[in-house]
Amino acid sequence: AVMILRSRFLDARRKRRNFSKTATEVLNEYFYSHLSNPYPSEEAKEELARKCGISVSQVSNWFGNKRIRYKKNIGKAQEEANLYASKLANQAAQGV
Amino acid sequence: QQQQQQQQQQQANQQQNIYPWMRRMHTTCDPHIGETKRTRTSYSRYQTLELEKEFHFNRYLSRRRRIEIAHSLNLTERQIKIWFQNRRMKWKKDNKLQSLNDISKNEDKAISLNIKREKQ
DNA sequence: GGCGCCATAAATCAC
DNA sequence: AAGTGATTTATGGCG
Repeated sequence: AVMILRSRFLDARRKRRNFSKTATEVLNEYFYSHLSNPYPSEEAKEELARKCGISVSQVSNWFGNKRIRYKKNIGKAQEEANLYASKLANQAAQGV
Repeated sequence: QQQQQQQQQQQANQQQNIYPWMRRMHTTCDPHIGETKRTRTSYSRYQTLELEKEFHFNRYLSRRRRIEIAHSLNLTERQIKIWFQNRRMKWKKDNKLQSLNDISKNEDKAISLNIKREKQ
Protein backbone atom coordinates (compact mmCIF):
# COMPACT_ATOMS: atom_id res chain seq x y z
CA ALA A 1 0.00 0.00 0.00
CA VAL A 2 2.76 2.37 0.91
CA MET A 3 4.56 1.51 -2.27
CA ILE A 4 1.50 2.50 -4.27
CA LEU A 5 1.31 5.83 -2.49
CA ARG A 6 4.96 6.54 -3.07
CA SER A 7 4.92 5.70 -6.74
CA ARG A 8 1.87 7.93 -7.03
CA PHE A 9 3.79 10.82 -5.56
CA LEU A 10 6.88 10.20 -7.60
CA ASP A 11 5.10 10.25 -10.93
CA ALA A 12 2.87 13.14 -9.87
CA ARG A 13 5.44 15.54 -11.27
CA ARG A 14 6.44 13.16 -14.02
CA LYS A 15 4.86 12.31 -17.31
CA ARG A 16 1.10 12.35 -17.31
CA ARG A 17 -0.41 8.90 -17.24
CA ASN A 18 -3.98 7.95 -17.97
CA PHE A 19 -5.84 6.05 -15.31
CA SER A 20 -6.31 2.34 -15.73
CA LYS A 21 -9.29 1.17 -17.70
CA THR A 22 -10.90 -0.36 -14.63
CA ALA A 23 -10.41 2.87 -12.68
CA THR A 24 -12.11 4.88 -15.39
CA GLU A 25 -14.82 2.26 -15.45
CA VAL A 26 -15.45 2.60 -11.73
CA LEU A 27 -15.49 6.40 -11.88
CA ASN A 28 -17.84 6.46 -14.85
CA GLU A 29 -20.18 4.01 -13.19
CA TYR A 30 -20.44 6.29 -10.21
CA PHE A 31 -20.82 9.38 -12.36
CA TYR A 32 -23.63 8.03 -14.52
CA SER A 33 -25.45 6.39 -11.67
CA HIS A 34 -25.47 9.75 -9.88
CA LEU A 35 -26.07 11.89 -12.92
CA SER A 36 -28.67 13.98 -11.11
CA ASN A 37 -26.05 15.06 -8.61
CA PRO A 38 -22.54 13.84 -9.42
CA TYR A 39 -20.88 15.24 -6.32
CA PRO A 40 -19.45 12.40 -4.24
CA SER A 41 -19.06 13.04 -0.53
CA GLU A 42 -15.63 12.99 1.03
CA GLU A 43 -16.25 9.42 2.19
CA ALA A 44 -17.42 8.36 -1.25
CA LYS A 45 -14.34 9.95 -2.76
CA GLU A 46 -12.14 8.00 -0.39
CA GLU A 47 -13.79 4.75 -1.34
CA LEU A 48 -13.54 5.52 -5.04
CA ALA A 49 -9.89 6.44 -4.58
CA ARG A 50 -9.27 3.13 -2.84
CA LYS A 51 -11.10 1.14 -5.49
CA CYS A 52 -9.27 2.92 -8.29
CA GLY A 53 -5.85 2.98 -6.71
CA ILE A 54 -5.57 6.74 -7.03
CA SER A 55 -5.58 9.63 -4.55
CA VAL A 56 -8.62 11.53 -3.32
CA SER A 57 -7.52 14.71 -5.08
CA GLN A 58 -7.21 12.75 -8.29
CA VAL A 59 -10.79 11.64 -7.80
CA SER A 60 -11.78 15.27 -7.26
CA ASN A 61 -9.92 16.30 -10.40
CA TRP A 62 -11.63 13.57 -12.35
CA PHE A 63 -15.12 14.62 -11.26
CA GLY A 64 -14.35 18.28 -11.86
CA ASN A 65 -13.17 17.56 -15.36
CA LYS A 66 -15.98 15.11 -16.01
CA ARG A 67 -18.75 17.50 -14.95
CA ILE A 68 -17.43 20.38 -17.03
CA ARG A 69 -16.75 18.26 -20.07
CA TYR A 70 -20.05 16.46 -19.82
CA LYS A 71 -22.12 19.60 -19.73
CA LYS A 72 -20.03 21.21 -22.44
CA ASN A 73 -21.22 18.57 -24.79
CA ILE A 74 -24.23 16.74 -23.49
CA GLY A 75 -24.95 15.29 -26.91
CA LYS A 76 -21.57 13.74 -27.37
CA ALA A 77 -21.65 12.07 -23.97
CA GLN A 78 -24.90 10.27 -24.77
CA GLU A 79 -23.25 7.15 -26.08
CA GLU A 80 -21.26 6.82 -22.92
CA ALA A 81 -24.27 7.64 -20.77
CA ASN A 82 -26.32 4.95 -22.46
CA LEU A 83 -23.52 2.47 -22.15
CA TYR A 84 -23.33 2.88 -18.40
CA ALA A 85 -27.08 3.16 -18.02
CA SER A 86 -27.59 -0.23 -19.62
CA LYS A 87 -24.72 -1.66 -17.65
CA LEU A 88 -26.42 -0.52 -14.47
CA ALA A 89 -29.75 -1.88 -15.63
CA ASN A 90 -28.16 -5.26 -16.27
CA GLN A 91 -26.55 -5.26 -12.88
CA ALA A 92 -29.86 -4.40 -11.26
CA ALA A 93 -31.60 -7.15 -13.22
CA GLN A 94 -29.05 -9.63 -11.95
CA GLY A 95 -29.50 -8.37 -8.42
CA VAL A 96 -25.87 -7.29 -8.02
CA GLN B 1 -39.99 -7.07 -22.90
CA GLN B 2 -40.97 -4.96 -19.96
CA GLN B 3 -37.44 -4.97 -18.70
CA GLN B 4 -36.11 -3.69 -21.97
CA GLN B 5 -38.74 -1.00 -22.03
CA GLN B 6 -37.71 0.17 -18.62
CA GLN B 7 -34.12 0.18 -19.72
CA GLN B 8 -34.84 2.30 -22.75
CA GLN B 9 -36.94 4.66 -20.72
CA GLN B 10 -34.12 5.09 -18.29
CA GLN B 11 -31.78 5.88 -21.14
CA ALA B 12 -34.22 8.35 -22.60
CA ASN B 13 -34.59 10.03 -19.24
CA GLN B 14 -30.88 10.46 -18.90
CA GLN B 15 -30.68 11.92 -22.37
CA GLN B 16 -33.34 14.50 -21.76
CA ASN B 17 -32.89 15.44 -18.18
CA ILE B 18 -30.94 18.58 -17.66
CA TYR B 19 -30.15 18.72 -13.98
CA PRO B 20 -29.35 22.00 -12.19
CA TRP B 21 -25.64 21.29 -11.95
CA MET B 22 -25.43 21.25 -15.74
CA ARG B 23 -26.31 24.92 -16.02
CA ARG B 24 -23.54 27.35 -16.71
CA MET B 25 -22.30 29.03 -13.59
CA HIS B 26 -20.17 32.04 -12.86
CA THR B 27 -20.99 33.67 -16.16
CA THR B 28 -20.56 37.41 -16.37
CA CYS B 29 -24.25 38.17 -16.15
CA ASP B 30 -24.30 41.63 -17.63
CA PRO B 31 -27.62 41.97 -19.50
CA HIS B 32 -26.01 44.37 -21.96
CA ILE B 33 -23.18 42.12 -23.01
CA GLY B 34 -25.09 38.91 -22.52
CA GLU B 35 -23.64 35.49 -21.81
CA THR B 36 -20.01 36.22 -22.47
CA LYS B 37 -17.47 33.51 -21.99
CA ARG B 38 -15.64 34.01 -18.74
CA THR B 39 -12.08 35.09 -19.20
CA ARG B 40 -9.40 33.78 -16.93
CA THR B 41 -6.52 36.20 -16.91
CA SER B 42 -3.14 34.58 -16.75
CA TYR B 43 -0.64 36.35 -14.54
CA SER B 44 2.69 37.30 -16.03
CA ARG B 45 5.90 35.60 -15.10
CA TYR B 46 6.97 38.68 -13.17
CA GLN B 47 3.70 38.91 -11.27
CA THR B 48 3.79 35.26 -10.31
CA LEU B 49 7.42 35.48 -9.32
CA GLU B 50 6.84 38.48 -7.08
CA LEU B 51 3.80 36.88 -5.49
CA GLU B 52 5.75 33.69 -4.94
CA LYS B 53 8.56 35.67 -3.34
CA GLU B 54 6.15 37.41 -1.01
CA PHE B 55 4.51 34.12 -0.11
CA HIS B 56 7.84 32.67 0.82
CA PHE B 57 8.39 35.62 3.13
CA ASN B 58 5.03 35.19 4.82
CA ARG B 59 2.03 33.07 3.97
CA TYR B 60 -0.43 35.70 5.21
CA LEU B 61 -0.77 39.27 4.15
CA SER B 62 -1.55 42.37 6.14
CA ARG B 63 -3.95 44.85 4.64
CA ARG B 64 -1.17 47.34 4.16
CA ARG B 65 1.12 44.89 2.37
CA ARG B 66 -1.74 43.74 0.20
CA ILE B 67 -2.36 47.27 -1.02
CA GLU B 68 1.32 47.77 -1.75
CA ILE B 69 1.60 44.59 -3.77
CA ALA B 70 -1.62 45.25 -5.62
CA HIS B 71 -0.26 48.57 -6.79
CA SER B 72 3.20 47.35 -7.65
CA LEU B 73 1.88 44.42 -9.70
CA ASN B 74 -1.05 46.25 -11.21
CA LEU B 75 -3.58 43.81 -9.78
CA THR B 76 -6.59 44.44 -7.57
CA GLU B 77 -6.54 43.87 -3.83
CA ARG B 78 -9.09 41.18 -4.37
CA GLN B 79 -6.87 39.35 -6.83
CA ILE B 80 -3.97 39.47 -4.40
CA LYS B 81 -6.12 38.18 -1.59
CA ILE B 82 -7.45 35.35 -3.70
CA TRP B 83 -4.02 34.49 -5.04
CA PHE B 84 -2.79 34.03 -1.48
CA GLN B 85 -5.80 31.93 -0.57
CA ASN B 86 -5.23 29.67 -3.53
CA ARG B 87 -1.54 29.54 -2.82
CA ARG B 88 -2.16 28.44 0.75
CA MET B 89 -4.39 25.65 -0.52
CA LYS B 90 -1.67 24.54 -2.89
CA TRP B 91 0.84 24.69 -0.09
CA LYS B 92 -1.34 22.42 2.01
CA LYS B 93 -1.69 19.92 -0.80
CA ASP B 94 2.03 19.88 -1.54
CA ASN B 95 2.83 19.40 2.13
CA LYS B 96 0.48 16.48 2.40
CA LEU B 97 2.18 14.80 -0.51
CA GLN B 98 5.63 15.61 0.79
CA SER B 99 4.99 14.16 4.22
CA LEU B 100 3.39 11.13 2.63
CA ASN B 101 6.50 10.67 0.58
CA ASP B 102 8.70 11.03 3.64
CA ILE B 103 6.67 8.43 5.48
CA SER B 104 6.98 5.95 2.65
CA LYS B 105 10.71 6.63 2.44
CA ASN B 106 11.02 5.78 6.11
CA GLU B 107 8.97 2.66 5.60
CA ASP B 108 11.22 1.68 2.75
CA LYS B 109 14.20 2.03 5.02
CA ALA B 110 12.49 -0.08 7.63
CA ILE B 111 11.61 -2.71 5.07
CA SER B 112 15.14 -2.93 3.70
CA LEU B 113 16.46 -3.19 7.24
CA ASN B 114 14.10 -6.06 7.89
CA ILE B 115 15.27 -7.79 4.76
CA LYS B 116 18.88 -7.41 5.87
CA ARG B 117 18.06 -8.91 9.24
CA GLU B 118 16.17 -11.77 7.65
CA LYS B 119 19.16 -12.63 5.52
CA GLN B 120 21.33 -13.03 8.57
C1' DG C 1 -18.32 43.00 8.13
C1' DG C 2 -14.31 41.39 6.29
C1' DC C 3 -11.34 37.35 6.07
C1' DG C 4 -9.85 32.61 5.64
C1' DC C 5 -11.01 27.89 4.34
C1' DC C 6 -13.08 24.95 1.31
C1' DA C 7 -15.30 22.84 -2.67
C1' DT C 8 -15.95 23.93 -7.01
C1' DA C 9 -16.23 26.31 -11.88
C1' DA C 10 -14.04 27.24 -15.97
C1' DA C 11 -10.16 28.10 -18.78
C1' DT C 12 -5.80 26.55 -19.81
C1' DC C 13 -1.58 23.93 -19.52
C1' DA C 14 1.04 19.76 -20.59
C1' DC C 15 1.91 15.63 -22.39
C1' DA D 1 -4.69 16.51 -33.25
C1' DA D 2 -7.69 15.12 -29.82
C1' DG D 3 -8.05 13.50 -25.22
C1' DT D 4 -7.23 13.58 -20.44
C1' DG D 5 -5.19 14.49 -15.96
C1' DA D 6 -3.38 18.61 -13.56
C1' DT D 7 -2.96 23.46 -12.62
C1' DT D 8 -4.29 28.19 -12.52
C1' DT D 9 -7.71 32.20 -11.82
C1' DA D 10 -12.13 33.12 -9.74
C1' DT D 11 -16.76 32.47 -7.22
C1' DG D 12 -19.78 31.64 -3.27
C1' DG D 13 -20.97 29.63 1.09
C1' DC D 14 -20.10 29.12 5.68
C1' DG D 15 -17.68 29.88 10.18
